[in-house]
Amino acid sequence: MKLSTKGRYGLMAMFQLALEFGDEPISLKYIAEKQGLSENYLEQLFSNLKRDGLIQSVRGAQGGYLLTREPKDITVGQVLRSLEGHLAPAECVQHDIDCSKEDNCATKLVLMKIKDSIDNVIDSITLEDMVVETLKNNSN
Amino acid sequence: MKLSTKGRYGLMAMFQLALEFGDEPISLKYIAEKQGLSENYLEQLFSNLKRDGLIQSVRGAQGGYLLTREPKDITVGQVLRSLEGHLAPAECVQHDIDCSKEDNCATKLVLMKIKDSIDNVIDSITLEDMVVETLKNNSN
DNA sequence: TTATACCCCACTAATATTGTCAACATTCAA
DNA sequence: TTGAATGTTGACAATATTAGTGGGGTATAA
Repeated sequence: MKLSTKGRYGLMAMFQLALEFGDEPISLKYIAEKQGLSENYLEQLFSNLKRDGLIQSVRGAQGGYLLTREPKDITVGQVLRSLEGHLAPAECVQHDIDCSKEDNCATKLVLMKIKDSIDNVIDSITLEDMVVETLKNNSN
Repeated sequence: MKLSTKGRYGLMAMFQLALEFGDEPISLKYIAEKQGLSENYLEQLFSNLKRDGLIQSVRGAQGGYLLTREPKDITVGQVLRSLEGHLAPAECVQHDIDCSKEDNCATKLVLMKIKDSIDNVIDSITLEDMVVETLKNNSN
């Protein structure tokens, strides 16, 4: 029941983009160094994020990545789903595939409740929330 | 972010034990057939559940497994944790290990909220709840 | 023109998952 | 007493996933 590093690293990187949100594109190299992650690995993650319209890229020297909208308009859920796919605890919950038990499967009901609960949390937190929280902690 | 089959199969098996809760031990073979699972694999899971005091075994002919207490006193959380370990979405949340960022890690705060939310759900559902829900659905 | 950066795809080592299998111990019932 | 039913334990293996690495491109600013 772990989040893979895709989700975790990707979220850390997106947080960094939110922290330095502005007009200047930010390079992968910078993010990788700042967060202590592999640049090559981040590339793959950013490819997903771009495909899903959460970031845009600027090629060439002085290029990099930018959020496509303000941090307050990007949720943690959007980021994690882009990187991990749906955060369902099992296939049958994700695609509504029948586990040959259909509605009678008591376990499925439990798993759906878990999924709903996770969705609820990640869809209610934005990148801006993360930034605000961090700034608040640092000022202590 | 998937639950492994350990958690899923184990919960299905525990549900079966709850459904037929009584004085008679229930054999693995029966449970495996009833739920369509591998008997040998279930053995490993039951070893965990027994270690954590959720079930007891009766050896020999006519033997099998029994819940150690009533279904209403066993939560889904107890079952899943016995099989999967803590359901934290990342190591740093689970053991409070520092990710070298300590308190400043905005991502960790998010992950902790996810964990709390999951814990909240699974600790609030008992095996009895699962049974009741199932009987209700079947009577429709 | 050159350095910087994104882009894309192939590949791999390590790890976790999902079991299988075999030998053994205990108990019940005939 | 014996055999069948059942739990116990530990080793093993196939497969999938994770977590990267590496290299050869292309675009662009300076």
